[in-house]
Amino acid sequence: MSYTYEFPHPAVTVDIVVFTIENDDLKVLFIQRDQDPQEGEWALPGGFVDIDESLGHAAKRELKEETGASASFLEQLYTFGRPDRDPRERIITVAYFALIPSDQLSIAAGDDARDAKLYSTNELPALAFDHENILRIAMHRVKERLSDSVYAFQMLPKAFTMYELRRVYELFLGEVLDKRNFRKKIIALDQIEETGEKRESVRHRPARLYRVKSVNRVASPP
Amino acid sequence: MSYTYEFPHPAVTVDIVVFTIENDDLKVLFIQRDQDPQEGEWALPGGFVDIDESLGHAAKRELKEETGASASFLEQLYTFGRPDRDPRERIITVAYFALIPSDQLSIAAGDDARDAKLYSTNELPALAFDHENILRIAMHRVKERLSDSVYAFQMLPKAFTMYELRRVYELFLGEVLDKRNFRKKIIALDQIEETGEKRESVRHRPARLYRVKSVNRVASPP
DNA sequence: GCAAAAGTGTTGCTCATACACCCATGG
DNA sequence: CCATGGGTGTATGAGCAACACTTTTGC
Repeated sequence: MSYTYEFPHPAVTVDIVVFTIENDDLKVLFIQRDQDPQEGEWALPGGFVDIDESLGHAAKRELKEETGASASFLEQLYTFGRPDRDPRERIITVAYFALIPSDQLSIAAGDDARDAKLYSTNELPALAFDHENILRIAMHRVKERLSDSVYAFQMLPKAFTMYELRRVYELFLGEVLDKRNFRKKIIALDQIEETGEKRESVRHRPARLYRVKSVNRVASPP
Repeated sequence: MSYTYEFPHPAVTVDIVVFTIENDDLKVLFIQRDQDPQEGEWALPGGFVDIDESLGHAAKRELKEETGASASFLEQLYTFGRPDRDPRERIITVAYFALIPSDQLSIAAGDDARDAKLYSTNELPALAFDHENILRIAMHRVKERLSDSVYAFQMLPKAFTMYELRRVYELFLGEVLDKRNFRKKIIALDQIEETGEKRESVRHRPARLYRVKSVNRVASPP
C-alpha cells in the first residue's frame, strides 16, 4: 500500500517529555532506539501521528506503546520543524510534556524501543536528533507553570506531604525554598486540603498528608 | 509530478494572526479565500509549508504572498491538529502571531486571496475552519505577554508616546489603565528611553516621544 | 538521648493600586 | 477661553522574603 500526493508532505510525529521524581531525583523517560537512524541512541518516546487521530491522542498512544506509561495529562510544548532535524525525511514534531507520579509509572519497553528507562536530569545520556533541545525547553516551561499555580501535585501520589510537594519545586527550580513561606504560599492557593492522615513509620515526626481538592483536578491549556 | 509515501502523511500549514492598531482600534488581518473549500469566506492568512523551509520561514513567506505584509517578529502560538479541521485532507496547522505597526503594514491581496483586509476585533466576519478559535487563543497569549514585559512597542512606530503605548495595553486587556501607574511601571522596566522629541501639532500639550532601547530589540521564545 | 524532619509567626520591604490637580497647545 | 490630552506624587495595603526554635517520632 502506498499514498500519493500532488505536493510533497512532511511526516508529522509527536515526542513526549515525561518528568517524574524518583529517589528524590528529577528524572526523564527515554527510550533506546531499535531502528535506524540513530539505532542504539537514547531518545524521547514518540512516533508518527496516525492520519485520523488527534495530536494529543497520538502522544498518549505512542507513549503507551513505546514505554508502557500512561499519561492522564499532557500539555503541548512546542512544534519543532527545522528541515534538517531528521536525516530520513522532513519530519515536523509536535512536542508534549507530562508530569507523572513515579508510583504510577510502569515502564516496559515496547514497539520500536530496545529499552525504556528513566534518567536523572543530572546524568543525561547523549540524545538523538534535537531531543536535548526539546528537553531544555520543556524544563523551562515547567518552571514557568510551577511559579503561578500548584502544578506539581501531578507528579505526586494522591496523598503527599508538604515536604514532598516542596521537593518537586526545589528539583525543578534548582534552589532550596523556605519551609514556612512555601507552606503559606501553597495554602493561600487553596487547591489542596488535609486528608487527616499522617505519613507514619518514618524515623522522625510524622507529616500530615494532603490531597488535591476535587475541583482542581483538571487543567488544560490553552 | 507526484509524491508517494509508504504511510499516509498529513499536510502541514502555517496560519498567522497579525495584530495591529489602526484608528485607535485593535485589528486583525484576514484574507478572503479565493479557492475551495470555503471560497469567499474570510480566514487567517497562511498556507502549506514547503518541504525544505522552516516553519517560521513558511509563516513569513505566506504572509507576504497573501497579504503583502512583512513580519519581522513572529511567535509560535500553538499547533492545531484535529483530524476533522479541514474537509480536504488531514491538515495540521502551526499557528503564529505577530504584532505589526499599522504604518509598516502595506496590504495587497496576492496569491490564493481574493482580498486582504483588517477587521476590528469588535466586528469580526464569520471565519473559515477553526480560525475563530485560533484567534481567541492568540489574543489570550498576547495578554499574557503584555503583563510581564514591554511587548507592545512592536505594534507602534519607532517613536511613540506613553499614551499610544498605554492604548495598546488597554485595547488588548479590555480595561482602562491609570496613566500615572502605567508610566511608572513602564519606566521601571527600563526598556524604553526618551528621544528628546515631542509629538507636535496636536491640539493639546505635545507629548514626549520614546523609543525602544537598542538592547531590547530582539525577542525570541522559547 | 539523639538524629531527622515537622511544624509554627513576626517583621520589614517592595510593589501595586488608588487617587486629583495644573500645564501646554490648537482651535 | 475652552477642550484635549500631558504630566506629576503620595499614601495605603498586599504579598513576599528573611529568619529560629520546639515537637514528634524511630532507632
